[in-house]
Amino acid sequence: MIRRIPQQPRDRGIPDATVARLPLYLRALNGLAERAVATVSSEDLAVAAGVNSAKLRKDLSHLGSYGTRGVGYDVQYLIYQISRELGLTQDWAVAIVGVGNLGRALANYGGFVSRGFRVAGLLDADPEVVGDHIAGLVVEHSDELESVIAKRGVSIVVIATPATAAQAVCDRVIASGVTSILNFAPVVLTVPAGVDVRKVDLSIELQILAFHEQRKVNGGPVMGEEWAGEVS
Amino acid sequence: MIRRIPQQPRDRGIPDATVARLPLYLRALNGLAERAVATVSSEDLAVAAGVNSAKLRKDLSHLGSYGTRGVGYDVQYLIYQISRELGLTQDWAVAIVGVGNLGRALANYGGFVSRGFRVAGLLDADPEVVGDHIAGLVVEHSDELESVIAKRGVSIVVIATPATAAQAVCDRVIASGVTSILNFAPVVLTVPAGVDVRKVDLSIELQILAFHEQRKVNGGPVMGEEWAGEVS
DNA sequence: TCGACTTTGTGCATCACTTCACAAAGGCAC
DNA sequence: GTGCCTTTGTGAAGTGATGCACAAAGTCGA
Ligand SMILES: NC(=O)c1ccc[n+]([C@@H]2O[C@H](COP(=O)([O-])OP(=O)(O)OC[C@H]3O[C@@H](n4cnc5c(N)ncnc54)[C@H](O)[C@@H]3O)[C@@H](O)[C@H]2O)c1
Ligand SMILES: NC(=O)c1ccc[n+]([C@@H]2O[C@H](COP(=O)([O-])OP(=O)(O)OC[C@H]3O[C@@H](n4cnc5c(N)ncnc54)[C@H](O)[C@@H]3O)[C@@H](O)[C@H]2O)c1
Repeated sequence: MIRRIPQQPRDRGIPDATVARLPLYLRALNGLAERAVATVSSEDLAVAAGVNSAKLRKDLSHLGSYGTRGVGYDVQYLIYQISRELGLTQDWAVAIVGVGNLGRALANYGGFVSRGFRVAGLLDADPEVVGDHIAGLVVEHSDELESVIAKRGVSIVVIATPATAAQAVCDRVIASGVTSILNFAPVVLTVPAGVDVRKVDLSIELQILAFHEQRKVNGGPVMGEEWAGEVS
Repeated sequence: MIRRIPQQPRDRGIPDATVARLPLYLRALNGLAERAVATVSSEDLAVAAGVNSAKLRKDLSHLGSYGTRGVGYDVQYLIYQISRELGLTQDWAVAIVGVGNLGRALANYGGFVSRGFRVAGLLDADPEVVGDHIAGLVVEHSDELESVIAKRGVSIVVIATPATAAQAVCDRVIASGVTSILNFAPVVLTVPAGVDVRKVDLSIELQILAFHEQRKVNGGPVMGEEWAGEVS
């Protein structure tokens, strides 16, 4: 008989692909709740979220059996369950490092707060920027990074500095105990195991669009052009 | 003596997952090129791009056979091939609709131009905003959307309006013949077949981070009620 | 109470992507 | 040339996600 060593609390193993869609369902459900809809079928919710209904049902089945056959899902109850699963029933303190064009836009973004994310700190290296009042906060100097993270219980950090500064900021943030990072700088961050980094890269999205656009227009990459560079 | 000329990729079916990584490789290659590196092995390039080397080789093999066994890949040549495949050897006119916090940040973003994307129009519905000078452009009224798209050959549109306006803008844009849209509004856009929509949603990224963060802290959602930790 | 009807939850086949592992290709030293 | 060494390109196996199709579960009207 093989005895399995009881590891961590047995991961309920929600697939990453499912986790990535839960916020989408949540958004659709909130839309329904605003319109005072009490229950919704997987078919309708799937349409609202832009996915296949079988996929939606399988996704939800990973959380538990929260539907009623013949009826559908209770909107409020499902909102609660998904929120709980995503950890949105608690408050997350977020710090934004790099208060330039993008950092300011993020700081002013209302979609943050509405989901349990509280901007608890804005940090920048530029003395010109430090002291600015943005969205009710005062920009602090990035020298204070460690103390801001520690004092305000920051657990998620958004990096919006130039690419050149991103890895250094990342290292300091991790040294301060943060293990969740959202990176907007166009650079691959190197982090130790156990740290989650998600990246948002506008440039990559545009390039993917360009790839498909090119194929629509002329069926593929520009043909017939010879390589003009040196190949040795 | 027959000289083997690298073929044009005849396989029209480059996997989406591969396409999504090509910009990553391109960025890594540009970094190498700046440091005057002439050739690079799949192993080194994979590290720079943050992927597995076998995956990188398979990805590149979809474009053609551009490496040299025993040596690696010529950096400049590979930059050219990937650029061509992504359609970056041509110039793409981009319009940004919705010049608020985010739209301004995008308009000022240098990473646009450096990859063959030219901001050809800024549009907003707010008369207060129309006429502003941003990044060398004048904000035009969104009534001009159709004519701006037609006159300036816009083929990619970035939507940065509030969620409530996004679908309406989307519809008009598509009616004008645009088939590539990058959407920042937190809403599922409904589009006809043949139109590509990519979305960037900060809120979703944060929620995914929160999910994982929650599991690190206490092993799962708060109030772990159904603890059916069945051990076989 | 019962039967018709609706909708969930899921087994299963399939598809897409990843990773391994290695033969073949090519450079290079002599 | 010849043989050694490095690295590519790719079959094949592995892993995970997707979507179909349907039995089971539950509602609701009569
Ligand atoms: N603006 C966009 O639309 C956009 C889009 C995609 C990606 N990005 C990326 O996001 C990042 C920020 O873009 P941006 O347009 O806001 O640039 P920006 O130059 O306007 O702002 C960068 C800010 O970071 C600060 N900074 C520099 N080094 C720092 C450090 N070590 N610690 C703390 N702060 C530091 C600077 O003082 C500046 O205020 C860049 O990496 C950019 O490539 C921007
Ligand atoms: N700011 C962020 O960091 C951020 C992050 C993620 C997502 N978003 C989303 O991006 C969008 C824009 O965010 P923002 O912070 O810039 O909002 P914002 O309110 O600052 O800007 C929106 C702009 O769109 C304009 N607009 C409204 N209706 C329009 C129409 N029909 N046609 C053209 N323009 C119109 C408004 O006049 C305004 O200038 C929102 O949907 C928001 O949810 C923003």
